[in-house]
Amino acid sequence: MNKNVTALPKTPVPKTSMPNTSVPKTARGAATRARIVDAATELVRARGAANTTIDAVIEASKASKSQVYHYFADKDELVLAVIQRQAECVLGTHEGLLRKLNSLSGLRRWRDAVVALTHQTNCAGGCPLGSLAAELSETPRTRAALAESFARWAGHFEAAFARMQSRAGITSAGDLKELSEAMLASLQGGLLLAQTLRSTRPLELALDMAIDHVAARLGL
Amino acid sequence: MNKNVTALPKTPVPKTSMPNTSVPKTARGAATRARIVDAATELVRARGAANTTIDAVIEASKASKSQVYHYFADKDELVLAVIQRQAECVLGTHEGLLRKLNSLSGLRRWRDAVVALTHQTNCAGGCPLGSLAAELSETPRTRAALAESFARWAGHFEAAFARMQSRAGITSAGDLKELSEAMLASLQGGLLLAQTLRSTRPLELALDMAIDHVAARLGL
DNA sequence: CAGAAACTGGACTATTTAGTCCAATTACTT
DNA sequence: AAGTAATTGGACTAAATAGTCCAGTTTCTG
Repeated sequence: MNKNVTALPKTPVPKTSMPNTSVPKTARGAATRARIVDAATELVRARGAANTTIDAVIEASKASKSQVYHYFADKDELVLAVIQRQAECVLGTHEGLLRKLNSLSGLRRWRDAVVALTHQTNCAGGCPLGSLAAELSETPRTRAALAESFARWAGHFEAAFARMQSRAGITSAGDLKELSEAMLASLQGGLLLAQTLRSTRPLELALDMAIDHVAARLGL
Repeated sequence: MNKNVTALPKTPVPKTSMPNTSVPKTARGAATRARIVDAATELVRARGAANTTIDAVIEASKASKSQVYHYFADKDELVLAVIQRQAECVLGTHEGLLRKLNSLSGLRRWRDAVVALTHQTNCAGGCPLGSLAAELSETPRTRAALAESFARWAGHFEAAFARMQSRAGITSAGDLKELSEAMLASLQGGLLLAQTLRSTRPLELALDMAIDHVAARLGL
């Protein structure tokens, strides 16, 4: 996609200066753009980015081709918007679950919620962000967006661990950032295995292991 | 792919009875088939299954279209062969590393080897099997093949843990199968984060956590 | 209200892609 | 060596796909 090999471009302006992409300037335009991104996000979640065609997005969003290319320079830009949309959604959910968390039992309730959510979908789909990461981590721009999302996700864990720590009156145990990365890795690995093995067990085992690890490092 | 909607098929024989796929019957044919699978495996590893075209496989393997369709009914069958080939490769490597492992320090050396291997490739690509799992776990046949591969991988861990246990003279501690699934989840999650964040740190943290967990459960 | 700007519909193009087909070649069997 | 089976080359097709283009419509702004 986007293979423009034409010689002698009129003006070799850097990509950032004059994108042929429009930011919506009216409420109607914003709604159209949102409809497109929402439809694309759902399709990408179900079939992956490479297997999602612009035509399918058009059909699902009831938009027209010119609308898609009015708001997005090319498919890559749409995919980037999908990543951001999906990150918003996943991080929103987890931030909601983690926001008030300040104890080991709260962490265990979070674990139960994640397992229940996974069970509800028969372990299908895995983590929407994790799947995107596996597919799009070799492309610089998408990789960067996903890396930032994972970092923010880890930040939510870190904040929760800090609350657990201060509530228990502990000054400083292990490195909280390291703990949060290990937790996120367990979650991602557990979800991937759950998806492939169609069982929540690996997810449960991975999360329980990570929780034990957090408890030990935090001295709880 | 493979959307045959023609009415009135000559004989509605079940797929398993008369595949239009040939098993190579000569050494030359076997070599051709192997060349095709090898080339396809490399391309799929680098770009994913959906982004690998038959034409690219043909070019890389120096085969012709009729050769590909002589040995594989369609692209899906080729992808299935790629999964098996990749599983062979990954499991072969890890079985080699795990075969004689019978101590905690051996497990730590395995960890160091995995981290070093990941570092060597700048964390690019992630786990070849994990990436395939993320992409192909929603398709029954490919999911089954990947699930079986993961199960065998976990089996190698389990066997190593059993050797560690018996060598230390411990009768029975935790469920070794559970330990091996947690270890595999840590490995997969760690590799995914390493790939996206372009750092071996999450991998190191996830594996160290899992090793501590194994040591604790095995009473070592 | 009038002109400008934003937005929309959808036909059209150029490529790419999976898959078919058959004639030609090479290997195996007796 | 002849005949049969396996293998190979590559042209061809039909469908899918990303992206272009422009004329028409709606919304905004002075």
